[in-house]
Amino acid sequence: MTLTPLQQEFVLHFGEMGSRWGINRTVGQIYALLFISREPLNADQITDALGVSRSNTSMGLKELQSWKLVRLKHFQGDRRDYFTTPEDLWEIVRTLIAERKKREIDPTLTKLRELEMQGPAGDDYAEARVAELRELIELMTGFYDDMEKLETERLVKLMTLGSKFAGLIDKAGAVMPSLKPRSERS
Amino acid sequence: MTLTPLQQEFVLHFGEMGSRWGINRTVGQIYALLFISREPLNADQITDALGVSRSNTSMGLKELQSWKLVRLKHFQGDRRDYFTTPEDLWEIVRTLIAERKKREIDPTLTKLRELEMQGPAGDDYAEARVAELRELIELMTGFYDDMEKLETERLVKLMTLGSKFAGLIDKAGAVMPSLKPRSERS
DNA sequence: CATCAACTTCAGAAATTTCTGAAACTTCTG
DNA sequence: CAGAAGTTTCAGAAATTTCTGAAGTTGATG
Repeated sequence: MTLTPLQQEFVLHFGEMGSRWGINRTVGQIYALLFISREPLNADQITDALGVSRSNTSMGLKELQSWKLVRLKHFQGDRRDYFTTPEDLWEIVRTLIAERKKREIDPTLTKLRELEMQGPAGDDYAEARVAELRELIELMTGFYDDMEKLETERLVKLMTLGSKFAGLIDKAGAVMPSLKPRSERS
Repeated sequence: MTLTPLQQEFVLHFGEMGSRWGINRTVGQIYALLFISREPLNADQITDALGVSRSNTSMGLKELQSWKLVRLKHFQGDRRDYFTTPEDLWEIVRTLIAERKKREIDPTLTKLRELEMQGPAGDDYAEARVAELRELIELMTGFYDDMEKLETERLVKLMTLGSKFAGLIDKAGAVMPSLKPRSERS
């Protein structure tokens, strides 16, 4: 299996970006390859197209499955596993955000709550900052949970409108007091 | 300089999370330490508090400066550099998102546009996916640019309201056609 | 202008992550 | 149930990243 120049370049780019995205090169390449392939691919095809070892492909696919970023498919009379990415990009974005939240944010939120539980620690400033950070994360993840629930169509509309609805915001709801900018606090 | 148990645990957690956030342990620890310290700290204080080498601290601070996550401060009659994080958490969030966008998204957007420039590559599906991905990223970064412009107070209001304003969305503006879910296309 | 304090750079050591080939496991087939 | 096909696991090799101590740079001071 030979890749077209477009495919080749796309795959290599995702490989290079991998480290910035918190995945390794092979994982990035596998994902990129599946993303631009119309048909599902099996592990041998991937191994061949990327020029990596079969075991590396296996581990990469395992990692992508743990991220829920690839989908398993089977064909009649063929017992090999075939892999694809979802057609719908929005589904991919949702998965990506959910998984990143789970890995990059949730553990910290848990830790911050733990630290607050431990009670007064003789350092007012540190305690206040921990609380402030926890509140911020809670506000943001709460907002994310709300957005998550919107159907894609509304989400796209919202994004297309951008800040045009900013005027509407002022018309309803109260501000969470502790998160106002310091300068505006009473 | 000895850390309180709260400070210690907070710092170690940020160190551990560092790798998931795309920074190294020391950088995570330095940031955490500055974050919960009321007063600015100099490199020697940081070195001492974290138990790392002076040169490691220097490189970590340099990295944090490249992220624009720390602020330099000087005191009368003391020529050492002191560092702090901004008081305002929202400012930190904005910086973080802007820098992550710059490092994790912009290079890919550039690459996708390049690939499209290169013209027909004899693989319709791959080309379509590249275009679709570019459109999605443009929509999302465009939305981000809009949100970026909102004052913090409105942003907080928006987040607090969550999806409550979803009903308002439908009342204005057209949907960007190519980004509707596949199932809804004409 | 020699010295000192503060900071940075850098080559190599240490640690960590990624990748490979071989072996092991699992499931299907005749 | 023996063998084949497909996949996973894993110990160690290779590559990469992080960290350190020593040397280097900068600029202020007496």
